[in-house]
Amino acid sequence: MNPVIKETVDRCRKVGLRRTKALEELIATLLESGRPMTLSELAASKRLSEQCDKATVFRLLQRLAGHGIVRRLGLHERAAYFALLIPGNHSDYLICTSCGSIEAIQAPCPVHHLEDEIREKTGFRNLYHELEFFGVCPKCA
Amino acid sequence: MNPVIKETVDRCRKVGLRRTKALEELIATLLESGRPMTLSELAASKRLSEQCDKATVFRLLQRLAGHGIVRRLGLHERAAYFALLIPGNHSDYLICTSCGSIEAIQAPCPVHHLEDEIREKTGFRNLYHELEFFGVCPKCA
DNA sequence: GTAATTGCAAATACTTTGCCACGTA
DNA sequence: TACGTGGCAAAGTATTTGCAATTAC
Repeated sequence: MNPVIKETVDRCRKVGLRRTKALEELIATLLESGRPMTLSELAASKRLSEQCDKATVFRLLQRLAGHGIVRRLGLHERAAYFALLIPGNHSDYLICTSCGSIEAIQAPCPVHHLEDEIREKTGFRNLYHELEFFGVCPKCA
Repeated sequence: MNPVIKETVDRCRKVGLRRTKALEELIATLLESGRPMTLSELAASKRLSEQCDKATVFRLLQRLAGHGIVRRLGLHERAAYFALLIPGNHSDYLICTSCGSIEAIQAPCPVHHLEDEIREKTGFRNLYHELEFFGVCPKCA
């Protein structure tokens, strides 16, 4: 099994979640997709549709988000997106406003410095950021 | 009347929209608030609640977004947010995850360079970005 | 006069919860 | 055994649309 899946499940165990089949499949699905997914996408995915109800996926995502293991993103669609948070890993996204494709950007994120500045100047705690680029991809143009 | 309102209404006229009372009030409301607002907030605002139906506000926002005069933002809430786009003006936002306050950041945005790079490397058209910082504000901490 | 715009109400879409059965620790 | 989890179905909230009446141009 993918070691990142194992690590992530272990993190779940540490915060008190139980190791269930649905939990493992959810994490594996999010990790394999490599991009944020909606609740509906997740619930309809091969691994999860045979495994459990949409409400279960919803509650799992909710718990995981509460423990900082996934993050909920608003990517302009009506539905919320969820992405796995992997320690030491930060992704920004490039989204096509025409076909809706979502791609993670690996380029070094230029925002950290401003983030530190904001932390100092405003006194905000637990600061993090979300950065998305929107445009029309070559295929759609 | 605020000259920015006038300019914005003029832009609307240029793209073929009719000058209605609701249009002016919507633009004035968004401008005065200085921050993105949800459809519900807008429809319930003083100027608009007496002026028109929520569906009208919705359709106005939709048209304005289609013409690049407002932008729809996903700020983690269940409801979508809408912000006025003023040429030559770009805002990023600082959002408290506890009380939900939203504040525009005026600091020079460090992302433009990366944006240019992405434009060149990927061939995306009409590229723009959205940057938000989330954290817990001093009041809530 | 004509086409865009509006109000009202109804239909959708996505999310969230209640309740009881079930499985993990 | 005990309490977190899961399924199913119902409720909640936000968005979107149909259609006839109205209004800007």
